[in-house]
Amino acid sequence: MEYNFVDIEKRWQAYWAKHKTFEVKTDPSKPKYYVLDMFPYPSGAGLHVGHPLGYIASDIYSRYKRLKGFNVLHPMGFDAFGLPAEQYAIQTGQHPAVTTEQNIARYRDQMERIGFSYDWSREVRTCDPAYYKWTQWAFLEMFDSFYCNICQKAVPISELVKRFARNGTEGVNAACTEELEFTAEQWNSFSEKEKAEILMNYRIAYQGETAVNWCPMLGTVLANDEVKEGFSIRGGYPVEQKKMKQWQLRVSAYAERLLDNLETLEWTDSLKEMQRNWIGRSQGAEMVFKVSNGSQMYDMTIFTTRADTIFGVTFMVLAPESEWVEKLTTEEQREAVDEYLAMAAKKTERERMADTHNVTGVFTGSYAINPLTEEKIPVWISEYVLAGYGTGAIMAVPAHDSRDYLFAKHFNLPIVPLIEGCDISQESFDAKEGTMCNSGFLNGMSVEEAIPAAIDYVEAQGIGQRKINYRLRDAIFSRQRYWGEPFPIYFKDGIAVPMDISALPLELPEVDAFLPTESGEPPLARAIGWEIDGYPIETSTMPGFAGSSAYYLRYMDPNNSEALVSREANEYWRNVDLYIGGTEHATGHLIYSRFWNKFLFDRGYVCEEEPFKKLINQGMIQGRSNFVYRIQGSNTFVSCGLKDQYDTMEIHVDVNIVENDRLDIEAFKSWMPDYADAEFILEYGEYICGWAIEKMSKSMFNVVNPDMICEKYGADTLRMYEMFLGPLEQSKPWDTRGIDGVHRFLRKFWRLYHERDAFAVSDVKATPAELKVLHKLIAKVQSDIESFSFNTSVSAFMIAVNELSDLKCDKREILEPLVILLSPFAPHIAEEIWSSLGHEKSISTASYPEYVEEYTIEDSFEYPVSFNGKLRFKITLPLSISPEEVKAAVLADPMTERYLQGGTPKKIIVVPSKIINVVV
RNA sequence: GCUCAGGUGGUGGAAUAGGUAGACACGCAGGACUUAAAAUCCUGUGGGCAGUGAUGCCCGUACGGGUUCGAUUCCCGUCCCGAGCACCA
Repeated sequence: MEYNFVDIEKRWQAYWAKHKTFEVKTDPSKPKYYVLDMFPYPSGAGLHVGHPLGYIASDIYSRYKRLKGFNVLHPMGFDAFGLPAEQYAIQTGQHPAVTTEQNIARYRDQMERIGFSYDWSREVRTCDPAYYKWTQWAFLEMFDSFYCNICQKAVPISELVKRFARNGTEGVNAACTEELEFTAEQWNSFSEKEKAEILMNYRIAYQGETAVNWCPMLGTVLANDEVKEGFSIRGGYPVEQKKMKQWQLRVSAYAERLLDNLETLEWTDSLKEMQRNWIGRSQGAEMVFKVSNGSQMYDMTIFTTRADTIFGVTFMVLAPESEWVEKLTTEEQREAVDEYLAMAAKKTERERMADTHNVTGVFTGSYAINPLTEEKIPVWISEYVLAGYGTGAIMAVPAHDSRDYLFAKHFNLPIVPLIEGCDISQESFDAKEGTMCNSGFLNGMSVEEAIPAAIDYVEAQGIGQRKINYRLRDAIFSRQRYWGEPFPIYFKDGIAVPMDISALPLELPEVDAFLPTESGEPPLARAIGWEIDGYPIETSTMPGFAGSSAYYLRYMDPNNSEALVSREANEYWRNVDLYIGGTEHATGHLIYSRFWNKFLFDRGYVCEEEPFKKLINQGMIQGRSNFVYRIQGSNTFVSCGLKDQYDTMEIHVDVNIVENDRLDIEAFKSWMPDYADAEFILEYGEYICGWAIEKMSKSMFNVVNPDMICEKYGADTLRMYEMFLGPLEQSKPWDTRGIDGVHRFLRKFWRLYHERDAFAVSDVKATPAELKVLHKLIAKVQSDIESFSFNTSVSAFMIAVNELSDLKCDKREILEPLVILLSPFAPHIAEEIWSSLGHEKSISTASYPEYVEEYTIEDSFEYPVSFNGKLRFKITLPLSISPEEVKAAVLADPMTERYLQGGTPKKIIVVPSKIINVVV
């Protein structure tokens, strides 16, 4: 009986679907385990072999955990809102819901062919109103909350209103956009609109004016993680800075917790490091400088991490967007400043970054007083100071900050060195080391001592205080697009009013086109009747990360119409034990999701503060491209080995018409009309193609489709080969050539259970040699799976099956546990054999075989004996023998006598079960 | 510039609380079976030197040092590739 994988795989996939084999329920009698994949955005191109890598790994782990007796939640869904479907809709007029639906169907079909053990009854789609109802609900909850810095959590805003009515801002310490101060009396006399504006300053989901990344080509704003080097990640269009009123989430309020709780997570160090950098904690002090424009005095606050360098402050610098610019520009300097600001505003983010070496700036005309030296120092404006970080103003210490140094050199400002013996003739001395000088009471201290001493002094003088600053900014939450969640907010006399929660979901309306309106309003402004009680509804929609921030919770209780997740389901499944996905979400989804979850935790809706306990980043699978070489100006192609003899052009060729780098010439001719009458210069009668490792993409003709692999080799082969390719977390190229080895292994495995045409196993007792093979494998595979080293366990299976073949093993006692071991990797063939072995139920209900150590213990060991580090001979000794006895045995061996030539060894080193080293 | 990860045969990769480097697989070469092909099986396969031969010796884990009886593994320096961040005061 041949290994007919096509038939076997189809049959078992149908069986799992029919018997709902992988549906799970909350079951307090069993321990739970939650394995989650990052759900995909269903693009029009379908899956290529790189996509399922992580899904295969998580599936192996899920199936393994089931065999180990866990109640495993392993769901899948679709991140279905997003730009590509909308861009396609703009071009074709096709509704994004339609294309999204088609793409999902294709994805689902492709995934089912690989035999994943998902509980499809729990599938979620972010674009489904029944799902996005809860995205909108969470937004309203955030709108209805503020972050209390004293209790370090989100609290209903009604609490804040009570405080204001009783004591005003007295004693309130809350995360806010702008520090406000008013009395209870004032609060009570404010109008409704004034109160609404004040509360907006505190809400966790709030609307506020801010500099945003505006992408004119996409017609929308983007979050920081959606922009790279001044271009949009989706589409690669230029992005510029623009001040706009936008919905935002006060993620910055959670900076400290997001940072501190990283310690509790089992994520890779590099991923944690990325999040740490993104959050960007820096410890320093805020200091107040007196500034004057000649007619009026102000207190200006700046942030610094180098309070110790205050005696070297020779000027101040403001960001061009700083509100101080207006106050401090004098009449004489007005024109120069306006010119500079206009120039700065015109630049895109990209240009600003490219201009790093060009020092630009302008003098405001105002002066500040250095609070320690009492010196009068000029206040400048420059692009190198960022409005969004710290206070948008800095004290410049040119001797010890390279940017200040360049600025001072360019504009001829004084530079005062503060470290003994430092050389600042060519560049600044930025290192935090050395002994202070020119610094009054700090003289003689090391920098390390001087920093806290300076801050202590400043605090004592009442001109500053310790402060921790974060780089993490609030998330811009509006997109001027159609295909996203609508905001459940309408505007009544200019006041943002939340919709009633019972009225959710607010469904996406139909529009006549998916483009912005003539006046530049988002597409939703086209919708007729987009209003509540005659008041207009918000027209922007939520960004992609909205729907993916809490999806893991919805899987726990996907059909609940009363709550995002019931308390019962949440307390059983709690959070994700193992999350597998790409590293590209390090500073986007994985930050937002943590923030979103912490918010829900604070408000008591979920029982765990962190959503993803353990996280593994699978590597990318790259493509292996093939090339042909056309002789310039002809239609003749020369084989790779001979290409240097001609003037050739390298052309990508479809990898599907190349096998083992040999071109299928007939297929090539019919591949494209241009090549129909191509001529070839062959080597050894064949056309050999060149190759390179590149990203897998259509334009390089190196895309390998998993469906094709399933057809030709089977899903089990695909699954095992993807694991065999190399370590899960590493990027590696796909090369279809190697797949034969895995396929051969599965056929060999099949033959272990079949003799001639029939299934055949014997009930004879297993021999010690056979038991040893099995139990070594149990130990190896188990420890490999636990450490996600799937590639080495595939090798271990190959070795074991080879050994059992050599032993002609046909014993049920060995073969039954063996098929259980293999089932997480190759579930279809395992089910088939399992049922042939006479089992009624799916192999997923079996128990993982117990490892028995006694079967694998060796009774003797072959020690290599080396003299002065050189290996000379081997000596076989029993295992249970003391080091002294080993030494005696070595000395007694005639070979030792030969090497020592009558002398005595200086020492003999015995490393248990490793090697014996004799030093002569 | 800063941070992180990595560099092992023709290829993908094994092996690190320091202990026989190259498991396993691909590819390649040769062989068996076959009318032939496919499939299957067997043998060889890091480099160099010596020998008719079994075999023996030397060199080898990016490069240069160090620690050690012994280093792919630990330490210092250099080079290269990848990823992330980047005027963050």
